Amino acid sequence: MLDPLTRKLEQFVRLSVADRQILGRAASHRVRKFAPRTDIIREGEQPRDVHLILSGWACRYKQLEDGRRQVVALFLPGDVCDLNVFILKQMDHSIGTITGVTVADLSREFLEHIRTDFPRIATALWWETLVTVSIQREWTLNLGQRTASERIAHLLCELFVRLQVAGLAQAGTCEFPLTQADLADATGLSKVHVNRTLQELRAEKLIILRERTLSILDFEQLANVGLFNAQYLHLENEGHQFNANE
Amino acid sequence: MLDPLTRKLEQFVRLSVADRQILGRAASHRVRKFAPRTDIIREGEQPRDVHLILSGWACRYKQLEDGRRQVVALFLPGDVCDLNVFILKQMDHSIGTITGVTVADLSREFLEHIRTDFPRIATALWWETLVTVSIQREWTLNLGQRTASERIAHLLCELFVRLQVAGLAQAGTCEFPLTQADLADATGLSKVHVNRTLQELRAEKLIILRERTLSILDFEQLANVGLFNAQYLHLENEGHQFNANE
DNA sequence: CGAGAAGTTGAAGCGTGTCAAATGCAGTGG
DNA sequence: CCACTGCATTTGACACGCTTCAACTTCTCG
Repeated sequence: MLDPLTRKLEQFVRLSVADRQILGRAASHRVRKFAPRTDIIREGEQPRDVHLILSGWACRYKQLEDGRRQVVALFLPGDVCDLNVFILKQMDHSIGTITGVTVADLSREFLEHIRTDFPRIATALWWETLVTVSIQREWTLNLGQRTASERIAHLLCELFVRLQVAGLAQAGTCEFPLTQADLADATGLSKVHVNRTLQELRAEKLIILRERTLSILDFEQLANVGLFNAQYLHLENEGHQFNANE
Repeated sequence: MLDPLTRKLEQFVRLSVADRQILGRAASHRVRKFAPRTDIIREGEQPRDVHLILSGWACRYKQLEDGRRQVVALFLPGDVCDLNVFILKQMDHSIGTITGVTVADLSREFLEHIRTDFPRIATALWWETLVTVSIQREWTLNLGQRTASERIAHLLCELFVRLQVAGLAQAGTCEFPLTQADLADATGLSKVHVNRTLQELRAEKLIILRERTLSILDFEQLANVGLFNAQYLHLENEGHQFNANE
């Protein structure tokens, strides 16, 4: 049973046995647990470690003074939070949990060790941050141009694909702990309108969503509705020239 | 007269004479010119070099199949386009010019040279990509939560500050080559509504914008309208621990 | 001087937000 | 086991910010 980070990085490049071992060690060394709906780190604080999500869902969010809140990214198991840690003085956003979350803290020294002795992993981590940025751009497009139903359909498609890659979806079904309020904060819509839009998608027999479980009944059709094209997730083994030969 | 990249990086860390020299050389080595409203690279193409904007304005944009277009980032002189170049196989967006633009192409080898022999510059470039990502997050917030006048006020504040840092603004005034259509694509609004919103800002005596020139009459007030807080631009010499001692 | 691009204006419609209340659901303690 | 509590979801009515369409004006530049 692969840990989700290893699984994800292998979308980019084939790792060696030694690579997998060190990743496994990273994921079991300094582990912390967070309750649902708590902050891992807050805007303005100084970041210390890089956070690797081992289990649970979390999000990056920003808030305006008057309370309006935007979720700017969602973190799933296998996602890495902040490779920026060692350069920036202040967090310009917060990271909070959605569910209970277990996190592995990766120290600066550990990452330095990776960089010098495990260049294949270093490259793969670099890829993962580039994908994160690409997702951020796609979200910008999502908020700027798509209608409500397109936005939600798109987000559901993205999350489903990412969960598949992490090994957390089977046969069109996955856990889905986001509330409608979370979806509203992530899509820039009101709670009420998210509710109505979900009802539309259900009425069109595209999804079933209840009891924190999402089933996608017709992925292709949902992707059409959301104008979803997975290319921006860069999952096609784009790093194969760095493959380990094992 | 400093080139805009050096000027920008010095917001983060004090560079040495040798640092400045090599940056100056990078900015004069392989230089290309692009006409206004042309593409530097298109979605789907394979990226080759890193692009450093020497003069002019450009943008990153994404398009949906039906033609809807979102500008997801604006590039000003001193901005670096794609440090991702060497890892990703395909561009997931396009880069196009707004004005005429001169670009310096930085080769993979040159950047490798920087990384090994000029670690201070390498760190500063790393910082600049982190700021770029931070801006992307702020744009996500902008599109998701702010109203039309807030969005436009915020964008104007951001661009003005970035131009100041690049040495391209004096006394509350700067060149501003964006058309209202460009502003619409960047803010996710319609052209017509951008027009009316600009009229509001003018009526409130916050800006003058005509003949491709922007004057900000009351920056503080404009920042209030746009809920603008420059912290996300990370301009406070956050890398001073890496300063050259000269 | 002419032509196309950019900016401006008005009127009408619609997608989404807001407000308020009701319903459903899960966990807690008596 | 049930009443109680609080959160998540659902529903309806209404308001409004923004879009759309279409025409007109003003700039820009060859």
